[in-house]
Amino acid sequence: MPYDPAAFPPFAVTVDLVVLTVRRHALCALAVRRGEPPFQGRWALPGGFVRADEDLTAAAARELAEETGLLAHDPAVPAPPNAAHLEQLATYGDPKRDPRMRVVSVAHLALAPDLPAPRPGGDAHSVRWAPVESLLDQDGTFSRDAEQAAPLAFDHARILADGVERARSKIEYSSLATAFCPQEFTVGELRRVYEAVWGVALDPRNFHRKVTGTPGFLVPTGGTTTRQGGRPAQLFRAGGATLLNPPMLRPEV
Amino acid sequence: MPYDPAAFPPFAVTVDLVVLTVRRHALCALAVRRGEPPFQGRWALPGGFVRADEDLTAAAARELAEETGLLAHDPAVPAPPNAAHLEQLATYGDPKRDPRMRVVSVAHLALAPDLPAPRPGGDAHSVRWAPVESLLDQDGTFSRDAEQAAPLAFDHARILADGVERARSKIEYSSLATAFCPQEFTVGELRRVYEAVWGVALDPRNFHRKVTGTPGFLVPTGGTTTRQGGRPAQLFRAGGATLLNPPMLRPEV
DNA sequence: GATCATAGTCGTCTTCCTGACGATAATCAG
DNA sequence: CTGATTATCGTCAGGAAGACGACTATGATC
Repeated sequence: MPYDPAAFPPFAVTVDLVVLTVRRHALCALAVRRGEPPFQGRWALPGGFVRADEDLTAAAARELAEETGLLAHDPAVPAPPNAAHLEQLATYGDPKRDPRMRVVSVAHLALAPDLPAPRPGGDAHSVRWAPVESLLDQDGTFSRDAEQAAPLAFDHARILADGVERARSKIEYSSLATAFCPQEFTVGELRRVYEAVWGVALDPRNFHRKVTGTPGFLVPTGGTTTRQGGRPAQLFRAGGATLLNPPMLRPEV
Repeated sequence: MPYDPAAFPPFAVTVDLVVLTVRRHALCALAVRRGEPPFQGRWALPGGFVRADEDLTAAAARELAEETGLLAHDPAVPAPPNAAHLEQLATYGDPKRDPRMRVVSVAHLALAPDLPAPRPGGDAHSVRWAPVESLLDQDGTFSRDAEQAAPLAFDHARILADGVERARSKIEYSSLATAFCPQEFTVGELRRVYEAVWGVALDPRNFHRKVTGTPGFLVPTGGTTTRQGGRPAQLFRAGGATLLNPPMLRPEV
């Protein structure tokens, strides 16, 4: 297939981020308010152009740091305090997805522990954590928030839905749920992550048996905490294992 | 983050295809020989530029049809005779991956039944099915074929490896293995697909129990065949189910 | 300080699924 | 007819998960 290498159609390439965290028992995503057309005033996923000499992953990590102060986490090294899991999600390139020009967006998925507050790269009104149901809900059924009723800009609702689905399925067969937890956490805290991401209630006893019985998933630190109330709970760190075999079973609805 | 919409760096966007099939008990991928620099004479994955007003999936389907005559299969409708499964794999955008210019490649994965022969869009010397081990093998250990010893062009070895890994894991928890089979197939033929993709031997009795006992996986057509020799085997079509629950377990190692 | 609510942790029992493997059935090649 | 080959059914033991009872160790409240 002969071609003229100089005759390719030019595209803009962006990265968009689905940044998920668990706050107050709810799965939340980072959203930014658009300050300019198109979709001015609407909420969108954070993102931006890939620079001329920048790798896709590097661009996603840069955007993540700019929006949240989080560092992308290289799975090979022990997690630094402010680390988030970052992975490529999918690429969206419908010719009409951006009315201005032809834009191909390489979406990335980031999973972060609960942060004190979104560190505003700009003003605090333009960045927020929002429960994913309210962002995906087109009718405002879940949202009393008038300015939230509008759907996300561009095709970001679809991207967010894909990211949430990826996270939901990936915590089944990997230890990725620990990415939502602080460095040290209890079995109960990890269980509340699963419950929030899946939107189900899990039996605390069976969950405890499962996670403590899976080799390499959790390593005890020796400490205990009562920050959740009740009897003191053991503290754990994420073990080296990344794949859960057999997987954690998601209850069928 | 204000920006000038006209000031984005221009990228070339391509689609590359990992087309897999099972031939003679081996997992094979479609490879094309490059006719021009860079990597002239080396084998590469089929692919090409995305057109100015073309969706990514449409571009992948077009390339697939050009190289193989296969149609991309919409899972919503019953499979036409010449259908292949097509899905997005991942996107590769290292700034140095193409020495000529900045190219972002959206790789797709296609799974096809065994075809009579690669329909040459060009001459037969430039397209072929090759066992994935020989394509991924950098040292020529598996390949006596001198012209095969060179690794794949660009980062295509990495892309192929990712595609193979996706296929290997996806047939665990989905009914996708049927995409490697003709419209009607026997349990034994399906088992040989699993064995070829995973590179393991499976117990025929347990496999038979598993696949026939999973609702929606297989529907009997009523016919039988002896094309594999031995006792006549029932013919099946792929059922509507896409997710296997519980999954097919891949033997460790 | 006793009581209670709250969370964590350990056990038991039943059910289901899998892996290992014996046995039988139906074809084809000689 | 005999043996090779593939398909299919059955049995049994071991492991994992769901359901749930019981007990433990805190802080909060009276």
